Amino acid sequence: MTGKATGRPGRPAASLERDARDLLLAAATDLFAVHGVAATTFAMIAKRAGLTPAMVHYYFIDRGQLLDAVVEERIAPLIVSVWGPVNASDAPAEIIRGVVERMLAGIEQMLWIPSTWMREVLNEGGLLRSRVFLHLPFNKLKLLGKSVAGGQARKAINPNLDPGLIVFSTIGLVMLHVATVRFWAEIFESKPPNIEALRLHITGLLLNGLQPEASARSVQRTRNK
Amino acid sequence: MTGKATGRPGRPAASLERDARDLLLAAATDLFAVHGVAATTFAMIAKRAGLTPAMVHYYFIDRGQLLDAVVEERIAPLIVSVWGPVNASDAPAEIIRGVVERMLAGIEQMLWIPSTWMREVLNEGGLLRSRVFLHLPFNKLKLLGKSVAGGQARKAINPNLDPGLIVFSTIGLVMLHVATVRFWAEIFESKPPNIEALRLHITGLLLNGLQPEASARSVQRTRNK
Amino acid sequence: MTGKATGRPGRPAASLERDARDLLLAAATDLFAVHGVAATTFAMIAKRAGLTPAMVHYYFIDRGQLLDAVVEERIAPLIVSVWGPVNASDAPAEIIRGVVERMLAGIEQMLWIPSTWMREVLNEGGLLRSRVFLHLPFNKLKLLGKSVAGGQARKAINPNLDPGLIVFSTIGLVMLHVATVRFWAEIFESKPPNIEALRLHITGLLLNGLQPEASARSVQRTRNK
Amino acid sequence: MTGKATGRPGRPAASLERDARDLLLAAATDLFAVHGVAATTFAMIAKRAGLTPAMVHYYFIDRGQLLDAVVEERIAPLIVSVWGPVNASDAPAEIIRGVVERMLAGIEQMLWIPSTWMREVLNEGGLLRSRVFLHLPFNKLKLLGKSVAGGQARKAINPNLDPGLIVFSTIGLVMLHVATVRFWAEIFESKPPNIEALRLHITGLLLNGLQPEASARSVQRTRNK
DNA sequence: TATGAATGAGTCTTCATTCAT
DNA sequence: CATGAATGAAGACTCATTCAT
Repeated sequence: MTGKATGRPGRPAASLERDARDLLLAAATDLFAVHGVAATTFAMIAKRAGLTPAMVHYYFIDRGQLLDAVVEERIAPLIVSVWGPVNASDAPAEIIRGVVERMLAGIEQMLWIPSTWMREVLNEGGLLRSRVFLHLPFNKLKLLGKSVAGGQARKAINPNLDPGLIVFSTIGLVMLHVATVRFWAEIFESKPPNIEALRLHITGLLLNGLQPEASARSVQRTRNK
Repeated sequence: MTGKATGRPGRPAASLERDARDLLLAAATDLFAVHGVAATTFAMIAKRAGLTPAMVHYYFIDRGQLLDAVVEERIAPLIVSVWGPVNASDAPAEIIRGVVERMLAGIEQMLWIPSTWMREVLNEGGLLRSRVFLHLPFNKLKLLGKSVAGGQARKAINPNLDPGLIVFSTIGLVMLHVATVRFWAEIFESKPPNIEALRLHITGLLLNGLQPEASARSVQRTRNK
Repeated sequence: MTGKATGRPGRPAASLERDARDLLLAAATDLFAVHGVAATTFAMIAKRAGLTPAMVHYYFIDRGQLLDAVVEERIAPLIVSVWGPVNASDAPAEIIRGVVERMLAGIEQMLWIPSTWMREVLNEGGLLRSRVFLHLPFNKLKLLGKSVAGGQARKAINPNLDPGLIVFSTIGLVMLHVATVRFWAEIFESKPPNIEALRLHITGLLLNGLQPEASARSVQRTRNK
Repeated sequence: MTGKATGRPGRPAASLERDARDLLLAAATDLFAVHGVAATTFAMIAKRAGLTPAMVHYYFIDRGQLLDAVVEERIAPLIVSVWGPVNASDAPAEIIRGVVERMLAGIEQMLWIPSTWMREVLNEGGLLRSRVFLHLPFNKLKLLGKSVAGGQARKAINPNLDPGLIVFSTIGLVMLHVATVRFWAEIFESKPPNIEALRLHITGLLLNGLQPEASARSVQRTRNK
């Protein structure tokens, strides 16, 4: 009832403690997004959190366990929230719409995720790759592939698409666009699109590409938030 | 005649020297792709090239100038080759098809590029970002945006798309998929799609999304290589 | 009446407290024997005792006072028990036999002592040296020297021996052999000699060296324990 | 002919280099003797050698390899010089006299050895133990044991002695007495015995113990140096 | 009585960089 | 042209110690 929340075993959830630990975790993830994991030092994390480098060690022991905490306490829950609602009977377009929408909703709270995902998960040698791998819901990911393949068999879906790659295209486009909105603004010298605009663009692209027809109907859907 | 004259002043372009320099540059880019720029030390580069760390210094003076060389001698030429052929009068689909095709052709020779692009160019704090920025052909990039906007105005193109974002979607999808083919194989436990399959998938997605019709025609095009 | 009154002022000798304190002291001495004083951290001591590092502080304040406690409560009593019974009128052989026997009896209860003695008392820079020095019964030690010198004057004792060094030879041989019995077993791949065998060997060596005669009689003596 | 001596593989024996490396090695061994291996920091070694801590790393990479160098370049050669001349046909007394004499001769040049031997070789948990173990000439060590056992069978040697322990007694007494001569001086407030006096004492003790007879003859032998 | 939080000083180690050769 | 030697600055991590509770 007191809301023990995260439940790190072995440590009481005293409120003072949570503050410092969460502060450090937030500082770490923010810095990971900007500089990458390898280039983020304990000193940088501590400084940003207004604490000492030794505190980072105190709460996370070493870099490996800090990364474990980031993945388990921040990234894994997002993955669950995004892929949990996907069902075997869902149509491909439905899955894609849902995944994109939930990813954007989750990422909106953790803007450091897209950079980090691209840098440390997708890349070979990414320092979170193997850790995130353990939390990937392979069955759900394959569900999307199977769903697309089924559509292709019924001639209802673009046969040029590779069903397996669709998962990467979907997740990747979201991460990519969120990570680069500010870059976008630099290039086009205007203010970046908001989350809703991104959602329309990404979903529009995945469902219809450049094609003008039907697409409007299939994507324009009121968000029932 | 094209004059690859990067012009390091004061250094003769003796063939022996080029060998060592190229060796080092290749070692550096390979390592950047795996570990990222920040985590790649001079010692690692030297070791991979079979030379000494001091040699890296000898040829590139410092890390900044090494990165300059990577961008100017490797990345910038690719950008030119990809965007050079794009004309103001080209249709959006044509631009996209061409860009994707030329990117894949170029990247095939430099497989280290996608990782590095995602890590060090797209991300805030990416160590090549500002350097690559200087070589981006903004006019050409905007051409695609304008072309898409024009199509939308004629109701010939999906109105949900953001014309500015299309550039990022296009480049990004190529980089993303090339960078993650091996990851793909891990997840789906099969051998990764080849370049041509990637081209079909990416172009198919950008031009038609999931839509089955017309797409086949518009994408299936014999590569006149 | 024996008054083990080490007298830590201000602290009641409650039984619960003693338990924790003794536990910590035992953990410390065991670790000192294996790793040496310098390499034994408070954390190691606490862990071995099943307590927290802060407890070590609580009971001993700092490393110096921990070492004081080890010497005063563990080593000094042993010294007293070993050298107390030595009298000015005793013959050299008698002194040696008694010292060896009592040392072995005492050490048998505190197997950590020989290692620690060799490491931290005999060596320059040993962290217990100056503390133990304060508890050495110099008069008694010199008694043995004088006794030997007397024997030499009467041509009753090997003139090559240095009367002063005999003390070191005696104590040292005991510490040395107890400390290395396990090493012995490693080298000769058999089970190590027991305490009684050590006693015979050490006493035999000190009293007769390799010489076969008389030695048997002089050493073989029933232990009247 | 130029005397390449130590022959560290992979490094040329330039004279400047030897100086720094040897300086560091000497500083390290001296400090090991006083503070023990665990308590000797790179900073201490560097300071004593008048160099920087990074230089220690430069020449020895890490602590482990520094210890390897100490054992292989300093301790192992001593072991060879001490035990090399021992033959299967030698009488026990002859072996002991030779070993003691050669040990003292070798140690005289490297006064840091006895402390370090007692601390880091004989003690369980000693940081050189396993490294030195690899260089122990087990056959030669056993030769002494066998030789003593043979003498005992012929009733020519004190039956109370354990043939295996004799090796430890011999090596140990030398190390012990050299390591503690200064302690001796503190206690007896006189100047410590010289090497020759130590030789006489140790050999005398091992061969005859306290016994006055025959011993004189057997030990008094002119050193044919 | 007991302990978790917190930290400054210090450890080993790495690295980019300089320099003499 | 090439490199081994050398180093200052910084990295992760450890630890004894303090303190509030």
